[in-house]
Amino acid sequence: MDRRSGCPINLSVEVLGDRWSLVVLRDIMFGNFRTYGELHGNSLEGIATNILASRLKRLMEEGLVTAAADPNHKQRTIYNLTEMAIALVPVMVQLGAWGAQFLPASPQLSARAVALAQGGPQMADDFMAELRHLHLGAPKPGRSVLAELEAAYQAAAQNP
Amino acid sequence: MDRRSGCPINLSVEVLGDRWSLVVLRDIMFGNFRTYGELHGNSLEGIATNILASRLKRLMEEGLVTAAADPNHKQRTIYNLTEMAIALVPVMVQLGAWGAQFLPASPQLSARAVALAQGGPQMADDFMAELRHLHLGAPKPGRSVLAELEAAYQAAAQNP
DNA sequence: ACAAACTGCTTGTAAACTGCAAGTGGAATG
DNA sequence: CATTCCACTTGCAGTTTACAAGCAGTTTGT
Repeated sequence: MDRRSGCPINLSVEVLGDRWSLVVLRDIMFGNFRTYGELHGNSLEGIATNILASRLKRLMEEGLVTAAADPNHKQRTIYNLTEMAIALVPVMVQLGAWGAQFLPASPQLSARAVALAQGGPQMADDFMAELRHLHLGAPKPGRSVLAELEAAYQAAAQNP
Repeated sequence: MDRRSGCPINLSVEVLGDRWSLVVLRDIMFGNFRTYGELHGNSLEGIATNILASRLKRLMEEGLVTAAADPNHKQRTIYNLTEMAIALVPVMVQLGAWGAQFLPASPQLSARAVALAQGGPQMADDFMAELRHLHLGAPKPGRSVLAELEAAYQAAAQNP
């Protein structure tokens, strides 16, 4: 695990800079997909099974994701985000806002990104608190940003 | 140029998600390296010549960079950032802050990232205005964030 | 005028990564 | 007790990356 340089941006690129890592994290974060099957079955981009497996393994090695056993289903593994991954929320917000503004993003799929960008730092903080509840067992916060984002997406899907 | 999906985060990953694109943009942005030779000669990570050439070509195709002739040197090409690339400053700020916090970044090289994160949105805006001056011919702003970042780096290099 | 160095690449080759289809072995379901 | 579910693994072809070397036009030094 020797790195090319100690520059923070380079290190971030070394961890996240490939065609799938951020997409998988996005699905866990915003889609709340927590198992291999959910991630594969709901993948908008059609991730291949071997890529998903290798990416989950690498994300665990890098400390972004942990695996937990499902008490109701011995075969199923539940993937949880770590604090390190939850701290990527601001990166996701900026990346989503940039893509929505400069790339040919679909209006419906942009609704979440736009809502999150307009919500400002407060909304990002509240979302991180919600993720800490869902993934790290922290107390349930009053606000559900996930529900708000889903509502924004549904509203955009209604009005074309 | 058919995309995997219309999700803004996915589109951003398709454009920026590889091992070098963001690193090259970082060097143009924060190092103010403007030619092939400067980018190759000052590369902290030792980018290979063919990779640099192919990345610059791709960044031009994606609309992040434009090439201009150097009036003093017929052979030399000066690369300029577009507004689309300058709009990546907030992404860079968040990515740098994340890397500095969670990855084994060198304190000296983190100084710029930390200073930029602490400067908040105002500092990012001022930096974008400076980049518009350097790359797009906009009027020169009063504040030089580039100089402030260099000072922060020098200060960190002095006090180990 | 002419050689040396500079500038921005291209080419060759090997290794690594990606994408697709198929298969595997155990667990739950009916 | 056969079928489906689940989380992968394997094989293989194609693409991308890494490293080293080379190359043609430009500028610099004497």
